[in-house]
Amino acid sequence: MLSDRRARILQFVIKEYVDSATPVGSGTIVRKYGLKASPATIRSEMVRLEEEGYLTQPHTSAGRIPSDRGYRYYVESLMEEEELSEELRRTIRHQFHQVGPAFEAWAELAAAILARSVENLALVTAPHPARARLRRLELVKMGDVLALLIVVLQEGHLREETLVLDRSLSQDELTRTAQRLSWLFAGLSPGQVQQLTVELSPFEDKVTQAIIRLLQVEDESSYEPAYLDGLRNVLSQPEFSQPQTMLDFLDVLDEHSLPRLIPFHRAVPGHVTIIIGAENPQDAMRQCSLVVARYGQPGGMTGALGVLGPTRLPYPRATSMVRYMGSLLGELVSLYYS
Amino acid sequence: MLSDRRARILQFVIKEYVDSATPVGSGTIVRKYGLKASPATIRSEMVRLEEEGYLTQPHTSAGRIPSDRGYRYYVESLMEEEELSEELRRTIRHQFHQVGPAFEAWAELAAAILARSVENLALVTAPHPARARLRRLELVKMGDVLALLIVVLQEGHLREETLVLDRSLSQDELTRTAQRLSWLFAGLSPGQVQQLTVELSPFEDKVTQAIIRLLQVEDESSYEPAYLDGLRNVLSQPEFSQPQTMLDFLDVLDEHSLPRLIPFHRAVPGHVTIIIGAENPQDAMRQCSLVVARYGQPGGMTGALGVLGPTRLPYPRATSMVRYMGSLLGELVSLYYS
DNA sequence: ATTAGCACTCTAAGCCTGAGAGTGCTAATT
DNA sequence: AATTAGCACTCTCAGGCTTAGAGTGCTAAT
Repeated sequence: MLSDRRARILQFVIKEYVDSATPVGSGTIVRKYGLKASPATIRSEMVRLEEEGYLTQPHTSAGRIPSDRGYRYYVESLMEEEELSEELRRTIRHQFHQVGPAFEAWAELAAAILARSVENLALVTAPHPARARLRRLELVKMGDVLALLIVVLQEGHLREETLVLDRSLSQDELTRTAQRLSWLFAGLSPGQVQQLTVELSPFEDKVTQAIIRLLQVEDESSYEPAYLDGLRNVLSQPEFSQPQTMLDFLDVLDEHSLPRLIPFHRAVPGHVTIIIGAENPQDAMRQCSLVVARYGQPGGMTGALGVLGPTRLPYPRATSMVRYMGSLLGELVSLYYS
Repeated sequence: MLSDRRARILQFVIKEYVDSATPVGSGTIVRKYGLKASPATIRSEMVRLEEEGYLTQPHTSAGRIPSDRGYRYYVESLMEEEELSEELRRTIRHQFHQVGPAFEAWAELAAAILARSVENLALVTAPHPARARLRRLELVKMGDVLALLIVVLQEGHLREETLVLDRSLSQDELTRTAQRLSWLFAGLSPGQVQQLTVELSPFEDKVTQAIIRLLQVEDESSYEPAYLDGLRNVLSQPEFSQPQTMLDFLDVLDEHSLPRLIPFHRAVPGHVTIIIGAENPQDAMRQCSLVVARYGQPGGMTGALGVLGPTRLPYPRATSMVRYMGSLLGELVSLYYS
C-alpha cells in the first residue's frame, strides 16, 4: 500500500505522461499540480516509488515514466472513471439510430466512435451465439447438378455452400428435401444433428453432412469478423515513431488474427478488463495495453469490443467508453435478436 | 524515338534503380552492364535523356533516377514481360486447388500470391455481374412480426434483410409469398422488377420494395469487397521510410475506398493496364504506380486485380503476374458461375 | 564522336559543442 | 525525522563543422 502522498505523485506522473508522452520531472509536478512540497521532496518520494517498481527512469538525468506496475496500481486504486456527459451519450445513441438495423453497420460505427474518442485502435467483433443452432435451411437449384445450400442460423445469420449433386433434381424436389430437413433439425446444434438417428436418403445425408460442417465452422470462428478502426491513431503515437516499430505492429495485427492476440475470453459482459503491457501473453504486445469487454447476454449472443494502444493509454476515458459502448451494443443485441 | 544506345541506357538505369533504390551513376552502368563506352560518354547521353525528360537528378552531383516519362517509355517499348516458369505456374495452380471452391478464398489467395511475388501491395476484388439479377428469394419467420428476407442473386450470392411485418404471418404464408415473388421476379434486374405491373398485396409490395433496394445497393457497390495483401511490403519500401509518408499512405488506403482510388474501369479483361506516378488521378498516389487488369467474361461476371507500389515497381514481373493471375481467376469464374 | 583528366558539388555520417532539463547528494532548516 | 535550498553532475538533443565518397560537367586531347 502506498502512502497518500506517493499515491498522488504516481497519479500525477501518469496523468502528465499520458498527455505529454515525455518523462515527468519533479519540477513539473510542483508547477502543474500544486503539491505543497518542494521538488527535492518530490524527488525523494520518487526514488521510493522507483524502488518499489511503480516508476522507471529512461536514463539517469531524465524524469520518471510509469511502469506497468504503476499503471496497474493506477487503474485499480487511483483512477476515477470518466463520467460521460449526457450530451455525448445522446449524440452517440443518435448516430446508432441513423444507421438503421444492421449489425455490421452498428459494429463498424461502434469501432469508429471508440477509436475517435480514445484516439487509439478500436475493435469490435460481431455478436455470436454460445453455440450455433440451425433455424432453417433452403436449397436452390443453380445448375443441372448444382444446388446452393443456404443455412439460416438461429439468430438469422446466413451460411452457404454449393453442392454437387449425383443426379439432376428439380427445384421442387430440392424444396421438399429442404423442408423435411428444416423440420428435423430446427433448433439443433451440430452435435445434436450428428446424433439424430433418422432414415435419410443418400442425398439427404449429403446435405446433412454439409450442414454439420457449416455449423461446426461457425462454432470455431467465434470472433470473426472483427471491425477495426483507428489504425492511424495508434501509429501516430510517438511510441511508433520508428518505421520499424510501425511495421512490427502491422505484422502483429494481421499475422496472429486478432482473436488469438486478444484474450477476449477473459472478459465477462458488463465488466471491463484492462490488460497492461507485459501482462499480455504475446511478446509483440509488451508495449501495448488493452481495455476490453464482452457485450450481450451471457449464454446467448455475445461479442467483444476493446481499445488497443501503447501502455500510455487514457485509461479513464477508455474504460468508461468501452463500458458504455458495451452496454449500448448489449441493448442492440437484445433488440435485434429477441 | 530514342537512339538505340540511349534506350539501352534508360533500360539499365531503370533495372538498376528498381533493384537498388538509389540514383544510378554513369560508372555503375559501365561496370555492371558492360556497355562499350566510357563513363564520360554515358554521362553525355544521360544529359540528353534528362533534357528529353526520361531521367531526373535528385541533386546536381548524384546519379540519375527514371522519371514517370522514363518508366512509361520503358513499359511500352523496352520492357520484356517476365516469362513465368512452368513450375511456378504449376505451384500456383496447385495452391488454388488446395483451398476448395469458395471465391473469397480464391481472391484472398490470389492477393497473397501476387503480393508476395511482386513484394508490394496486391488487391483483388470479388467478381461481380454486370447487373445484379434475382434468382430466387426466401422468407423465414424469425419472430412474431419479424421475417428474414433472403435474396439469392443470379450467381448465388446472398443478401439479407430483416422485415418488420404489419401482422403475424405463418411460415407457410411466408413461403407461399416467397414462391410467388420468386416466380415473378426470377432473372430480373432491379429496374425490371420496378417496371413490372402486377397486382401485389401490401405485404408483397413491402417485400418487393426491399428486394429492389437490395439489388440496387448491390449494383452500386460493384467493387466491394476487395482483398488486400502485402501492406507490409509496400510500407517497407525505402520510399516510405518516413513515418509521415507511411501514415499518409494508410490514410489514402482507407479514406477513399480502393475502388474510387483505382481506375479499375480503365481495364479490360485480358489486357493489363499500367498507371505510372502522376498519371494517377489522385494526388495522393503521385508517387505510386499501379498494374491492373480485369478478369472474367466481358458482360458477365467480372472482377479486377492489381498491384500497387512506388513508381519503382518491378514492372516486368508485375505485368506478367497480373496477367497470369487474371487469366487464372477468369478460368475460376467460368468454372464457378457457369 | 569519344574519352581522360580534373575541379567542383552535394550528401551522409561522424564528431563536437553548448543549452537545458533533471537528477542525487549534502548540509542547513523546521 | 522530515523537508528543503544549493549545487555539482549526468544525459539528451539540436545545431554546426568536417570529411569521405560518389558523381557530375567541362575542357582539351584523341
